[in-house]
Amino acid sequence: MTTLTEVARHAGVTPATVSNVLRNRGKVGAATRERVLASVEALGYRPNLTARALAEGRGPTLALMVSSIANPFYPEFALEAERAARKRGHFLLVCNTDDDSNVGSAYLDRIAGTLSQGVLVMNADLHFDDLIKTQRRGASVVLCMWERPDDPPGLSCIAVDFRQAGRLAARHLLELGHRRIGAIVGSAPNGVQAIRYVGLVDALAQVDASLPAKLEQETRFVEDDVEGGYAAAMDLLDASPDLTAIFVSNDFPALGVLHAAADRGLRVPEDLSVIGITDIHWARLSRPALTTVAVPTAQAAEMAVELVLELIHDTPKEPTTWIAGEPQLVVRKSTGPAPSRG
Amino acid sequence: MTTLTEVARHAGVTPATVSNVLRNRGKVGAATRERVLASVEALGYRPNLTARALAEGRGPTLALMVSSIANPFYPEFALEAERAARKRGHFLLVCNTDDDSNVGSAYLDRIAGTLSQGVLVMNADLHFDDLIKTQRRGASVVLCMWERPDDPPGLSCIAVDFRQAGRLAARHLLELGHRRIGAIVGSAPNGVQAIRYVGLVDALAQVDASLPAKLEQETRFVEDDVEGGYAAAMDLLDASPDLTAIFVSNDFPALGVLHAAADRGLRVPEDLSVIGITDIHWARLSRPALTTVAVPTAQAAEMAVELVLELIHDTPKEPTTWIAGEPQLVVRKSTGPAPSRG
DNA sequence: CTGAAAGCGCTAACAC
DNA sequence: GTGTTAGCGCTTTCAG
Repeated sequence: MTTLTEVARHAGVTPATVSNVLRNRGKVGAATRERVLASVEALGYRPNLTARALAEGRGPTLALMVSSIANPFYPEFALEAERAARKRGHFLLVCNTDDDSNVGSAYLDRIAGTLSQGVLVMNADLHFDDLIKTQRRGASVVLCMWERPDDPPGLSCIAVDFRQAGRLAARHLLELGHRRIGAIVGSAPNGVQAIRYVGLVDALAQVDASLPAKLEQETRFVEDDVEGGYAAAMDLLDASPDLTAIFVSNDFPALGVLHAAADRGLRVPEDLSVIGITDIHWARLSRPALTTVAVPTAQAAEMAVELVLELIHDTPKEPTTWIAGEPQLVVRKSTGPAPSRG
Repeated sequence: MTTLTEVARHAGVTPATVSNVLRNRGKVGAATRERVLASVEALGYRPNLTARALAEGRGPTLALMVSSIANPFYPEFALEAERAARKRGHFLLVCNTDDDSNVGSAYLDRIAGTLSQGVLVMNADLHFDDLIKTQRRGASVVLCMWERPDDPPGLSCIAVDFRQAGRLAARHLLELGHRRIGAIVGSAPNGVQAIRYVGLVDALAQVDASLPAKLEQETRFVEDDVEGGYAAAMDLLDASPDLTAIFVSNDFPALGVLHAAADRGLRVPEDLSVIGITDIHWARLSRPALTTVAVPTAQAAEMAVELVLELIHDTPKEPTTWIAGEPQLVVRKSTGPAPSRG
């Protein structure tokens, strides 16, 4: 491996000058500059990023903490995050916590502050304490998809207004004439996705103050996956066969609801409308294609990278919250007018 | 940040001793050992991985090159690769090439040999030359899913017998009585997935020597995604409405075929059987659930990590090929007996 | 068994 | 403008 020093020797200058040429730092004479560049070329020199990181006190990698990169929403985010990082000369380390906070903890313990100066947090199964501790070690951390812009956490974050997403989904259903609406939420009643449900309640109350109370019987809090949505829909449809629409707080369980409807012989959207939130790639590929509320994933990823880099540059005393763009309704084929009941 | 030296001072020993304790190197007296550990604990010391990497001459990160981590097969592989790496004290850098060989090239140029001593290659849009060059720079590279165990490339790789996968898929169709079989291949005729098609031809020829010739008219080479499969199926079904089964070289396009069948009013599997290869997570979630030939993804990922680590340890003159386990038929709901035509 | 010393490859003051 | 000099934090001979 060729080193900076070798290039310097080859060009007849000192390492410092080569470094200056490469970083466009300091002022270097055009002549020496050319000479150095020629040597770099001739020797096929490439800077050693590890050495540079050590000297600069911070490396070029960002850590992305997810519960499992195979969880289908994360790759879409990771792709954008990696691109954003790359555009800024950084690299992305993918850290699966395997839904185990100990693994997450250990990860932070090992890499934060040395290998990665910046940590992007996507999943919830990390203890807040660990993140705070991580910050004290000198790393910057940003929560990538905080669901409540109005209620910032104690950490820097990119916030997306999921309450509004819930409202948009609900209004769409309401405008189609649905009043018998069930809800499936992909988290615990006090979990992350609960705020989307609050959005639903908002919209319902606006139309008819009595609706939210009824809704409670027709809500299920479940695992945030296809199977969870399937089971909840079956259950809901058993309990309330007259539902004409199901609001689902996330696209995966919504896909499960589509399956449940099919297995029950219910036509979507003629007999039952289904709406999700997020607009994952697969939403457009389901049968029928899923109507959903798109969330600005790519933008959030880019903002997260930008914010964490800024925080690394200089860490403010107070956590920073950046708010990503508004959710957008995406009408596809899984929602339609409420059937008129004989 | 606490450093090794600080720990040493605190414990009243030299940095070397602390290092020895931490790495379980050399022999350290039980007493000093205790003292050092106590100091590590007291100061909350964590080794600086960057410094260690520089001193050791190789870092703890492995690079995973993919065209796009959002391409749904990769995350499943990446998850396993990350786990395997983590188990061995390493970290995984995800590098998207964005289907652009220049991006891939630049990636290798920047990180290989310094940030990452090991490179796992999943995608094909990297020039072989670049990989060879990468090796000369001191990095180890392994191709993660080479499709032809019998025909090793010029690089170390994990091979999976995709020809056999093709055979298994074909035999399943044949055993169900299908003779009018169409094929959809998710790559160019001379592309990566072509060998799966060869497996199909093998099996067909074994049953009836005249079958392969007919098959040629009923084969489409397309983009390796849902849309590609959809369009090809539509085309195929137009050209040969009497097909009773479609062999698809990959699960994504197979999912598209399912959609095409639905849009044509064809019942699967009553009217048309569909089989894929790979067994991605979504295969079990389609309607009907996709019959497919499972490929040992997790095993290949683990082997790839192990091999690359071994190659880093000491690089043999000749490339190494490790062969992963056999593909396995997974029968679900998209295949059934060939309909008897009136 | 423990200490001293050199060095990994690069950057960043500060001189010249 | 360019060279000199110290490190960054750790590992690793080699002495003692």
